[in-house]
Amino acid sequence: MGNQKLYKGSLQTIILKLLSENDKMYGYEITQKVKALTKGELKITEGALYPALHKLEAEGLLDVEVAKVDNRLRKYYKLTESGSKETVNRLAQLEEFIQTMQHLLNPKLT
Amino acid sequence: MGNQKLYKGSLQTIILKLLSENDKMYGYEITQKVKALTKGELKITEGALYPALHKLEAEGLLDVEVAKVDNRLRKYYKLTESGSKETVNRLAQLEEFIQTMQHLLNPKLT
DNA sequence: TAACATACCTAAGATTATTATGCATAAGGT
DNA sequence: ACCTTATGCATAATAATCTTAGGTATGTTA
Repeated sequence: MGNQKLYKGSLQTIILKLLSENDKMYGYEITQKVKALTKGELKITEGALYPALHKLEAEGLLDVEVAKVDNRLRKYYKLTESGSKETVNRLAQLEEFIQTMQHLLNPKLT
Repeated sequence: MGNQKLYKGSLQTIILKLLSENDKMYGYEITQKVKALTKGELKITEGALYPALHKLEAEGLLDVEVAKVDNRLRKYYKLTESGSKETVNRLAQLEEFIQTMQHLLNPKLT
């Protein structure tokens, strides 16, 4: 923790990446998945997540499908075709960014 | 290059890192150094840089020293003692963040 | 003399997150 | 019965951080 602010800008990419691996997911599931995958390092807040999902949907990168499970509402999101393409771009950019940062932190390597 | 928005939140750490290696630097020099080190990948805008420097100074992490070179003003910044300590923390957080992101992107490795 | 490089700065706007709420159902403990 | 925790959605006010677009000024180069 303490590095929470560093991931500013990468939330959308994280969402897209997860959806590229899981076909469909709902919001709450995404928060839990990220927490599990990062062993609690990264906690996505709902105030960030839901607006992000809505934005991705508005941009046509995600489709929504509402379901009712155990009498509780769930909104399943999945990648659209253009969402899949964009995911490739975003992931490439993120990898490139990480490379760039490592280059800055450790100029010797690389 | 498209990933410009990803580095949101890491500018201060980049500045601190550079100053930990160069004793003292001035603003313009920092922008050029980052551009060179990242081969043009990362371009720090002045609108982001100067406020960041002022903030780090206000937090007591940097000291300023004004100089005149070729009849032009230069403000040299250097790490204070607490700045050096904080640099260690920030760098550790950034490395941890990068690790976390790579873990998300590539769960197999690690 | 015009353009570009050097060198500083700030203000308006955009983006993206945190924090604090709110609503609602289910499950588990006391 | 009651309270807390978990599940599941959402938004609004605030904060942090950046981009864009300006401004000032000197030195160098075509």
